[in-house]
Amino acid sequence: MRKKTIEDYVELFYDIQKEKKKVHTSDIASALSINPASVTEIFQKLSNEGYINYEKYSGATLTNKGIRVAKKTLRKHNALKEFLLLLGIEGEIAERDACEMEHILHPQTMDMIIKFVEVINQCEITPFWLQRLKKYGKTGKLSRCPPELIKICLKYAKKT
Amino acid sequence: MRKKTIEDYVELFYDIQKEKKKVHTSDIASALSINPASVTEIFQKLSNEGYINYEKYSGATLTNKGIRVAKKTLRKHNALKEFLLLLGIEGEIAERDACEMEHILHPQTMDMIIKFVEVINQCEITPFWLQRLKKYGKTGKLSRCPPELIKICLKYAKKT
DNA sequence: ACAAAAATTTAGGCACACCAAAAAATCACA
DNA sequence: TGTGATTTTTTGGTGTGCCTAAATTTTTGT
Repeated sequence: MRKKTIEDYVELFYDIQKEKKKVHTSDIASALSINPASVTEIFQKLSNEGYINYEKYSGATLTNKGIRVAKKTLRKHNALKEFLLLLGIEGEIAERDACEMEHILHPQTMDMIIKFVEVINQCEITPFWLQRLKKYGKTGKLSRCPPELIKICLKYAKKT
Repeated sequence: MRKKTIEDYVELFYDIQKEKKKVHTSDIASALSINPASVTEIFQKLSNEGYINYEKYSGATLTNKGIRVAKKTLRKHNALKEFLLLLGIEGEIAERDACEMEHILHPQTMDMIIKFVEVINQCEITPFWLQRLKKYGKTGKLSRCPPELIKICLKYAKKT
């Protein structure tokens, strides 16, 4: 398993804090299936770096800095998941891959993927290439692009 | 920096082997800017796990298993880079992110991205959404989808 | 062919992320 | 309210990936 990043922890904190005022080591330990002793160390690190307020034995809460990072990460996560779902990836897998991708992508790439989702969603219909992709994914057969569509695209391409 | 995977090393091996019969610790050390002593340890591990043939002081070559993994990784890498370039990501960044993504994506996601690139490339013109995405990326302004295009997409959607 | 230079490996050490077991603090209920 | 159960932290230990310095092997130039 990949090493967990600060973003991972802070995101999880944010999620747990929605239901509970304070986050306890046991919450994280059970969520990640790791030893509570390890979580204590993580709490100490997150606290040192200013992401959480932590006092021994009494649980922890996100600082403003922590909340900021959590929200930013969540935005990335959601955009990536939406993107993957758009491509026709299964829910569980989209969730998993979004989680992996959110930590590694360059901001410019991230930005472009967000814009990509916006462009596709702003359209009231499923773009034709997406229809073709879905069919290709299911059947393994890749249909041709209809000439009338090509004509229109060419027309708009010239305009630009 | 992220921990290097076996795929990373094997891919690099493959690249170096194109020009040199044998790969030496110094090749990897300079390529990755790490200490030659560390590379010796990596060679031992790769050898133990059957990815390279290695004899002390005389360099190493990929085994068939190693070559298989390298080729598979390279295929993923190229597809991902092509995908990112398609979205309008800059070359250097596309290269970097492809390198990161190739190790983490679920096979189903990888497969869908390869198909995505195929669908877009098979078309002799730039799909309209991609034209819009490029413009959106540059100007920050998101144009609307022209009605005549919507009509055609709807028509083909019904056919399916 | 041999000594100096270069490349490679070994040895020993550090930092880190995890663990299990023991100690300490907190909680829960009789 | 006190004591046993539970949670949390401390302590000490492991494996890994990297490092530097020293030892060893190979290469190179005369």
